[in-house]
Amino acid sequence: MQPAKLKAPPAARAAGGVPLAERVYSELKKALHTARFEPGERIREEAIASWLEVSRTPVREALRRLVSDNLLVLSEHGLAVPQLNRDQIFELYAMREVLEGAAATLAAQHASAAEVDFLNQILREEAAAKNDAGQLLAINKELHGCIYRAANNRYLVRTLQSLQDELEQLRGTTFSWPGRPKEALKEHRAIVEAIERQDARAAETAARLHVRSALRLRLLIMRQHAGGPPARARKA
Amino acid sequence: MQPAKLKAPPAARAAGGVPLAERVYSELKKALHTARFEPGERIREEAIASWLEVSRTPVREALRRLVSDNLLVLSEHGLAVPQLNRDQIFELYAMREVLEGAAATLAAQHASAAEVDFLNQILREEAAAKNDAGQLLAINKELHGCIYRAANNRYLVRTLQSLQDELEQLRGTTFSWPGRPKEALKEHRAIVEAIERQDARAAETAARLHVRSALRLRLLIMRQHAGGPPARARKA
DNA sequence: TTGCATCCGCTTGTATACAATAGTATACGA
DNA sequence: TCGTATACTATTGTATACAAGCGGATGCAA
Repeated sequence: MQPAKLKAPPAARAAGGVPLAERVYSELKKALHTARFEPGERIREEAIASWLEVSRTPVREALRRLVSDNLLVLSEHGLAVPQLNRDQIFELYAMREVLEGAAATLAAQHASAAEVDFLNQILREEAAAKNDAGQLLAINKELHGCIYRAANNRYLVRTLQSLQDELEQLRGTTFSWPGRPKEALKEHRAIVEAIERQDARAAETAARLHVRSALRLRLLIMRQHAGGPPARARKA
Repeated sequence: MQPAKLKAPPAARAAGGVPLAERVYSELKKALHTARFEPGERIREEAIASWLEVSRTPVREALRRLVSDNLLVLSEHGLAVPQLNRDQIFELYAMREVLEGAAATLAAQHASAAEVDFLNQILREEAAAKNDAGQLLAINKELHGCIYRAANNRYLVRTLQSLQDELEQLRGTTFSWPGRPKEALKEHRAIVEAIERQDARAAETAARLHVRSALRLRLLIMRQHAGGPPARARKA
């Protein structure tokens, strides 16, 4: 390629301004995390295309992107909705533990006063939400997102967001478990407090514990759902 | 969508068995990390298509994937080759420090005797390679890949690999810097030794130090290349 | 000469047509 | 009845045709 650094050609958009492929991507992501598809279900381009009333082209694009995100998998025959096995869930949470810990550490080092204020504001909202699982879910997302951003590392944010997306495919929210909202609030407070004190070590520990307790509950819920035997021991 | 869990439809492949989009993706990735494109250069679909003698369709697919990987960016007008600024490089290395540390920790906990043997084998090869930058680069990749895999966490592997890919876009290899190969070997040995002793804490520390010294050298090289002023201080 | 309006072309977004492949069903023979 | 071969079908991969938008160029007027 010659270094053809031409001025700046435009980019065509669909009528609404946003490309169809983008819309398809969002729709599919939403459908995926509201469990509109069965785990293991095969995904056919044409089916999606006729569902959303677009051609296969933008659908293909969206599907490929979802594969990149690991929200779809390339199985032996075509695309499919992934079903996370126990090992994957352990690995996912292990990764989250590492990254949430790192985010908390960095946030403790970098967070501005305004960011700390905002975190405390979110905590108050969380306390007010009591046991409304839907609201708590949104608040939780907001809180964690805020910590990620305070860490000032776009790669960290990106990766955590993507882990979150993958985790969201698991059925059932932990917030509807009796006692969990109260426990989570306590853990959140510990993290924010450590960030406020700029105590990086404490922030990391608190964040890691928070992820661990989420995993513990997740496994409990899974055992209930499946009615199977208790989780087998970790390799470590 | 109905749970249409049909048997198993096929998947059409290009003549060679591998889809063109895949080939285009590899070619572009290779071109990108051999600096065939200028940082900031705009990428036009048609240009790539005629270069590789395929239609725009597989090219589009490859380009979108590269955007997902952050190896291309969606600039104001169309796609472009990203130019990492100093902040991004700090963030990239900060992230690597976290993840290499985690990988070393987990490897110290999980690595089998065979894996440790293999790591030592690679170290011997590295020692034998002396100052051959190309060979050292390959061996280095092998060593780190082996540690990642020993950590037994596919998400960790995936993320580290992707960071590596982004880092590879930076011009110049640190191994051609006088004294670096010897230093790197020493650092590698410290990591592997700690993994062998199953000393997770020491492994993490050694891995973090290794990344930090790579960053230090990277900044030095950048300063030389650009002839600019010394790196400005970090926010932290 | 300079400012503005209009037109043209480049590039991307989307739809569709066509090719290729692998599973599946059907038919035929033993 | 069972096995095998052949034709069919479903689905994805690829190419191409068409639409639309923005930048820059061109031309005209002041």
